[in-house]
Amino acid sequence: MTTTGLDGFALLDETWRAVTPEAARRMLIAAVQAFADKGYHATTTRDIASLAGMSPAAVYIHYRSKEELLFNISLVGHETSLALLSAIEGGDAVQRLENAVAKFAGWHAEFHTTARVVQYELSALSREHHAQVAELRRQIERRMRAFIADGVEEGVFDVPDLKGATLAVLSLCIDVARWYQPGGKRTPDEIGALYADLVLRMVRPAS
Amino acid sequence: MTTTGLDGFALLDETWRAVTPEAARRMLIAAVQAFADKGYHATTTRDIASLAGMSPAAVYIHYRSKEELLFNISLVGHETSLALLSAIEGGDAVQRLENAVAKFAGWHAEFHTTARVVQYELSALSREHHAQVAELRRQIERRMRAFIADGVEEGVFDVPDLKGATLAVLSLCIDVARWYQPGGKRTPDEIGALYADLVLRMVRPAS
DNA sequence: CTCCATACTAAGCGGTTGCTTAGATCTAAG
DNA sequence: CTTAGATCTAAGCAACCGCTTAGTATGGAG
Repeated sequence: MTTTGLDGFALLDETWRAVTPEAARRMLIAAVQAFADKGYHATTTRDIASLAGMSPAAVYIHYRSKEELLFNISLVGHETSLALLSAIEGGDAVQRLENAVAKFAGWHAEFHTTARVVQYELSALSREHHAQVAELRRQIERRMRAFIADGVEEGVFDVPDLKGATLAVLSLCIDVARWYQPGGKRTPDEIGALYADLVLRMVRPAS
Repeated sequence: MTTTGLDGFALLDETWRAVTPEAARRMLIAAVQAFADKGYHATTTRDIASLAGMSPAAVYIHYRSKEELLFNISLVGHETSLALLSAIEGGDAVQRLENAVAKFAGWHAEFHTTARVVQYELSALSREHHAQVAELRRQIERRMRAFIADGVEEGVFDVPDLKGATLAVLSLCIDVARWYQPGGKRTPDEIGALYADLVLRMVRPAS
């Protein structure tokens, strides 16, 4: 999961590899960095353009508006984190939940730049774009709830309030994007492991 | 804790009761609502003034700048939530942690409008103001860590990573401000109770 | 009554915003 | 070489930003 030895830009480039042409990708990466750093509304199209090394007008060659840049980031970001959960299979319910929390929390640390935009700029999206992203968020919630429900059915988890526990687990992982700092003491993998342990403690039976 | 039967404005009014004169308080409350709703940078001083029922220039009678409005909100918000934790005493370590999580999470639900500004607009503060608020945040972290450490010393909690657990508990409570909606299924008190239960499960010994 | 501090508004200033236009430059096909 | 299409820049537009200025209303002290 963790791609050590790569700087922030290389990590972002990894996420947005599929975006072409290259200038459009550079623009997206610049937008992610700027939005994550100062917030969507505090970022100007001139900020983005100059970060991408181009003129302000070049933004509008590849994107209809500043909001469309945000939508692209939000969409790909949600799809990526959903794919992470969807890829988890095999093992028992304990291993699957452990895996899910470790990957999901780890992603919010390693790709905290993207994750911050994804999680904290939802309200800046247009009505239609927001609805599209909201559907992805419901799918993410459904996946995580299923991982917990599986263990309850198997009798290895004790969870009095399934929806409440799902909410708390997702919330815990998502909030990593808020406080995580690359220079900190914990690596994304360590955060994933810590959180997986804490969540398993939360759902384990009493004795 | 929960003050049922009061609308959003009355709740805000309760928090900012000490601010005088009345026009300055109305301005602060308008700012909290606008900042929470659209974010600091997307809110204009004209928005705030018109929400308070006054002219744009009236803002500057009572506050030096838009940032000073934010600082006032952030400072009082942090002081309020710190006071919540500081007021907890008596009982055993289990009860104190249960109480602390219930109150702290509950506050982030009930006063989610204020809490959102407090938690998500830190980067909009000036250097000096940010430093002042950061000190309060360190005190909050210290308080919560002490509640957990007490139980470890008494032998009623099993926590392999004290700092990691503290981080997770605070993070869990704080993130309530992001997802909480007044019309939702759970009341602030119910969220507090749910979260207190989940946290106690997280720190209980394996037995 | 006068005097004066306080609280407010109408108008607007300089600067910045998202975005557009007109035109330059490049590449590749005919 | 010519042409067409795509990609970029320089310049700038209308709207809006945080904040200021000049002036008005109010109410209490002397």
